[in-house]
Amino acid sequence: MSEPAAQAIHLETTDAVLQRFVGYHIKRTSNAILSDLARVLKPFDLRITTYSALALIIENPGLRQSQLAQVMDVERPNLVVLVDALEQRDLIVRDRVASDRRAYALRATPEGHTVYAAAHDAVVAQDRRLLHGLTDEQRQTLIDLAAVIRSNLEPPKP
Amino acid sequence: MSEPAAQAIHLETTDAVLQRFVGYHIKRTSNAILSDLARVLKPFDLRITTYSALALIIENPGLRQSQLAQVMDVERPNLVVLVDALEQRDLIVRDRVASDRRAYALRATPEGHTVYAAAHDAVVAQDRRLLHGLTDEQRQTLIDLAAVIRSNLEPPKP
DNA sequence: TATTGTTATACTCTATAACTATA
DNA sequence: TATAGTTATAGAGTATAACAATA
Repeated sequence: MSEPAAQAIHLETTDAVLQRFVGYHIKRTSNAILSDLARVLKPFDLRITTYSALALIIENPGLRQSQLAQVMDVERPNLVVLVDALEQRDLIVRDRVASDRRAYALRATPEGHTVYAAAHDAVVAQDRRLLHGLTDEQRQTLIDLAAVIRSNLEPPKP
Repeated sequence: MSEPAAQAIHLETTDAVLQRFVGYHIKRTSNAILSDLARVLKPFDLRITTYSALALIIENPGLRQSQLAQVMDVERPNLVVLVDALEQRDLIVRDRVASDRRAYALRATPEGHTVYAAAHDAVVAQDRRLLHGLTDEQRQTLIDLAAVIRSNLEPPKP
């Protein structure tokens, strides 16, 4: 018996507690966008992180791993496996830097450019889709309000 | 030598690629809020998930684990350890339900109410802090715009 | 037969320490 | 001595299968 009675709890209103906080709405929206984006990238055999890395390498040819890690805000050890994945699929190459033989310059292969172009189109389409019904001004308002929140949270480092 | 030259890459503008997408801003904001919230809850020895569970149990006394899992959108096996943590700290109890001896009714202890009251105040303060400089109308606008995005992403289930 | 809570398990993400080769 | 990349590892968070008790 899947009778929901016995305990008179209405699930639609159960989380009214958490709904009072702005962060709850932001988190839910972030999760929704991220899981949808993962779905969009799946046909290209890319995850969000590998897509991001590929995008940053293509837009910044010769980028080094440490720089990529810094921009993506991931630890260097975790970036290694991420770059490995892109290299093993021949989407990027690690070029030795002549002036500093410790470092690698990351560059996309022709195949990498091809895959990225197609994936990028899909991501742009997703961006348009999730903004459906919103004006350019509303889009900018959303980004601005989000930036205000982030700046309000910046100080408390120590 | 920590000379940043050799590769002329400006990190402030390196991620301009990803900044074009609204999801990037939402995700960064969500991460900022969540990590700050974790910091706010640390003094109470609560994590975000345990705080959420405690809040939902207090606002819905007698809630069952399966219902709590549904509302929190976590799998039942993962909720068990979460409820374990709250029970071991004597913040909640698992009461057997007379009408269905398979289920547990979750209730907060006096200690649970005390801890929650203090943690809740801190979370409310954080909510106010992150909204600093925004009007009530701007707060509502942000929530509404986020809701539009989520509704735009709902259909693609099949 | 189905459901509640549970155990065991596995897979991803993330974070830290320590190594190597170069500087 | 310090840095770039790497390895190994450990800790969260999350997901599925299968079990015991109960419906």
